[in-house]
Amino acid sequence: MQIDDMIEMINEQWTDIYYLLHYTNKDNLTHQAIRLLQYIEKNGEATIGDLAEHLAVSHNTASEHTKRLIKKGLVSKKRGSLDERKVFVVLTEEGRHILYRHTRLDKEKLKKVLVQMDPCDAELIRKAFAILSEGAKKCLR
Amino acid sequence: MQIDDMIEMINEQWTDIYYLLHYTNKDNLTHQAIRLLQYIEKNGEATIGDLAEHLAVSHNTASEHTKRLIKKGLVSKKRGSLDERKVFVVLTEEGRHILYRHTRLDKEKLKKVLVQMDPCDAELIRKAFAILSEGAKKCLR
DNA sequence: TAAATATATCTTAATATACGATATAATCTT
DNA sequence: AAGATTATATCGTATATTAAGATATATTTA
Repeated sequence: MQIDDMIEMINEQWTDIYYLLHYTNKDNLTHQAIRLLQYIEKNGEATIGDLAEHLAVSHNTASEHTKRLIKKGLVSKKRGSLDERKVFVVLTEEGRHILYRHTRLDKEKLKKVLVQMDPCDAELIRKAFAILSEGAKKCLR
Repeated sequence: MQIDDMIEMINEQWTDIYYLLHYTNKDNLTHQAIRLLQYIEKNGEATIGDLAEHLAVSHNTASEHTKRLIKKGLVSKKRGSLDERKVFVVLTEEGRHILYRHTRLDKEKLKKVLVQMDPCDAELIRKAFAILSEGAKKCLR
């Protein structure tokens, strides 16, 4: 199989999997909120400047987004100890929970699929995800 | 490994993979537009009523969304032959292309990852995606 | 001490999203 | 054939989201 054909198939399957297995009753969370929360999750914490840069918006906008998420209880902030000008934005547990509902596969759905398959297939999937995410991190991070 | 732990790991890896490998310079496409285009892609075509139901909005809203996407050239419509009241909305090639940029992994990034890994690892990934998407279809469709 | 940095707030404007009211055309029911 | 139902389209209205310039405050650096 040609690599490009394989990539095309993987991509189609990727979207099929998400389409079928994602959470469907989600709290309303805006697109930029999701992006912001996810950046924080993947990086552990973020300054307003980080967020502005990552979202490709002005610092004012990033600050406003953050303010709204703080109000909703999805993030909190702590002032930097080395440089008190800096504010580090971190996820609350509620924020993490809400983020997962917007970005992850539905646990119950995924479980249903995995328990109904041959255990060595499930193991293959486990391994494949580990390899692919590791590969992605090595190559692109 | 406990199934729930495995699911947690898969989910974390799932989001890591997407975070690292998705297209990053995307044309501006609204959240509802993406959802609408994707519904059409996964189903081949859709009526306004289908779209309204899937998006959980009124038919007026679905019709307006569709109108805007038609204007952008991302979808087109054809009147049903059995029932001419019905309009079937289908993706244009441009629509498909734009949708893929918002929902799929970046081909070049994915390729970079796959060619740098052991070929049997790549084969494992190919197989795993096929199995998982097939499993999802069987269980949840 | 002045300049630079980091963030916060306010104001303004554009865009996204939604739905009720209304209208038209097609199909179904009586 | 007429009336009712179905499917969609358009218009008007409203709210939420998004964005950035102007301005302000606090902290750090030169």
